[in-house]
Amino acid sequence: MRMPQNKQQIELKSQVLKIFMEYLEQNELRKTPERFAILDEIYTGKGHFDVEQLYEKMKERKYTVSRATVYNTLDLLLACNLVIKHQFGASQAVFEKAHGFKQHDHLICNKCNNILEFCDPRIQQIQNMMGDLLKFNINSHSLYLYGDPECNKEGSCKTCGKKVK
Amino acid sequence: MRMPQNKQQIELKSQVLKIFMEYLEQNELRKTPERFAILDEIYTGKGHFDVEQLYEKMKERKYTVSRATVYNTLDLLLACNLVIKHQFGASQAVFEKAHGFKQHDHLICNKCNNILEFCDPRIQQIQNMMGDLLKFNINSHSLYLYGDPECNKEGSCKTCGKKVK
DNA sequence: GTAATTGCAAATGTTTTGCATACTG
DNA sequence: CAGTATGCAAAACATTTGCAATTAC
Repeated sequence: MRMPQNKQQIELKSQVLKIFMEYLEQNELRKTPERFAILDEIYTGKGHFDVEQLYEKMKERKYTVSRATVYNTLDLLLACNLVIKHQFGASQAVFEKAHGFKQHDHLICNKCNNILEFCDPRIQQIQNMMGDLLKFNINSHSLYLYGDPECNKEGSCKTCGKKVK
Repeated sequence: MRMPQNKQQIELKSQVLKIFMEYLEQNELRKTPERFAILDEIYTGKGHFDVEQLYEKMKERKYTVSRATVYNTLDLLLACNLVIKHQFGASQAVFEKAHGFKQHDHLICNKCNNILEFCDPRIQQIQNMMGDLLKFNINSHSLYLYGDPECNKEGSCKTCGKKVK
């Protein structure tokens, strides 16, 4: 069951498609249906996802792809900045779409691993200053805040609804 | 070949030993020689290390420990805040000692994976503000900057000395 | 003595790789 | 058609787990 697409989503998808096409052409890579199906699936969904979730979603589509192709395509999309890769915990990587959304960082709930997003211009300032100071051209950063949600008196978590000890 | 220990290092080691002892006692855990040997090795070395490096260093000591014990002990040292765990890239975790050193964040060289440290009070401010705003008690953060070293005209990297394309 | 800890090896889970087949350009 | 991309399975890798032997308390 596919969600009906609104104008904005169609517009966004055509933009990212163009970017991906240009990237593939410039690098003399093939325009395979699997690659486009994966890109479309990513920009159809919302929020963060891991490789397994993406693989499962692809199964529900006409193009069932192998895990290897998912990894391969994600590498390409990383290279042309259409997705961002996160390594929140130890285990598997988490991805999110990167085009058409403003830069943001993440707060991860210690209780339920829920991910909240926030923006703060000071991070850019720190990045610029440290680049100057340490003589580096900083081209990316990752900032994760970890914490426990403030709880109401009944002892359940406001954010994730789970009981907190 | 063990480095001669100076006063400060002896002082630091006795502090962390005390903290670890107390932690073990309070949690009714055993004081095994392996655990103390690992703690000592960590606070003898400097900089960042991964599990494999620590495992190899232990081999050179009187206590050759199994990898399982290294992982187990690192978990304990994490729990009592004597080491910090980093997940810079995708693969294996990187650790560093945490007691007696001021809070800092990390800049990772894209060319050679060398790690530089820096401090900036604004990170604490961001942490406090976002905690308030999103109703979370933030208890930790990780900020990693990634970048390429500015290079001299000969094309070698100032920081890591490696040739840069 | 008894339960926790160790070491080893096997298991796990994620990501990568090799190779035969399929398909893009 | 030539060579790249795919799919599958096996390999690689860090980390975790199960279990018998050992050891702290």
